[in-house]
Amino acid sequence: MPRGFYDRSTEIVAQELLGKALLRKNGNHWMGGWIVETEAYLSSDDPSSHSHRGPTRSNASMFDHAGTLYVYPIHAKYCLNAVTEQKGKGSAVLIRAIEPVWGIERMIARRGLTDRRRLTRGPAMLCQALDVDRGLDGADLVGGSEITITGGQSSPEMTSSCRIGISRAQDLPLRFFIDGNWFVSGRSSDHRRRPCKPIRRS
DNA sequence: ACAACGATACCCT
DNA sequence: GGGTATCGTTGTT
Repeated sequence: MPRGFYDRSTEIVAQELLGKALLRKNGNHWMGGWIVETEAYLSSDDPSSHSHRGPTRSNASMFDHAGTLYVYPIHAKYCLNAVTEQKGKGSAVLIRAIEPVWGIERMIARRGLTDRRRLTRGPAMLCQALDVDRGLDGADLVGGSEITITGGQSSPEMTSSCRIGISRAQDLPLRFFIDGNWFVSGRSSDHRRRPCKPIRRS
């Protein structure tokens, strides 16, 4: 996708990434699949965003220009984001799940399991399957030679819910996924629109 | 130098 | 629905 695709409202980018192809170079071939689940992390008023306390050494790429890849470590694993909006804003879209399509055998080998549903069904699982770690942090997704996102399926049926695994700003409906897709993470009860938890008062 | 904390995933009931 | 392994980052001595 061109730079301008990412240089827009983070919530719009998160929704429009659904159905696009996430591709990772593997030798002379590409592996990857359709993006089926995303979450928006905003530049302001979003205490669960890594950018909330301003730039640091580790989140620097989140403040780079739109279309930059932001890879961060968590619980000895990695997750990947596409940076959105203008340089310096600190907003991004977390890609939480893809539907595996290309290079499935290679992904099976990297994950060490054969169940296709479990190959890339979660942000850390898809990073392991696609051989993404901090070495790719800061890469450019626009015309990227190692990892990129291209056009794909047209207007999939999308729905939203609250985000997964966070302790703050749980009321914001910033998770987007393709309705009914088998490769969306979480429980099936989360695969439906439902009210988000209210912010807990202290 | 050290302790606490996750945008997780796996295993259990 | 809950407990926890595991480790980079950050904030605190």
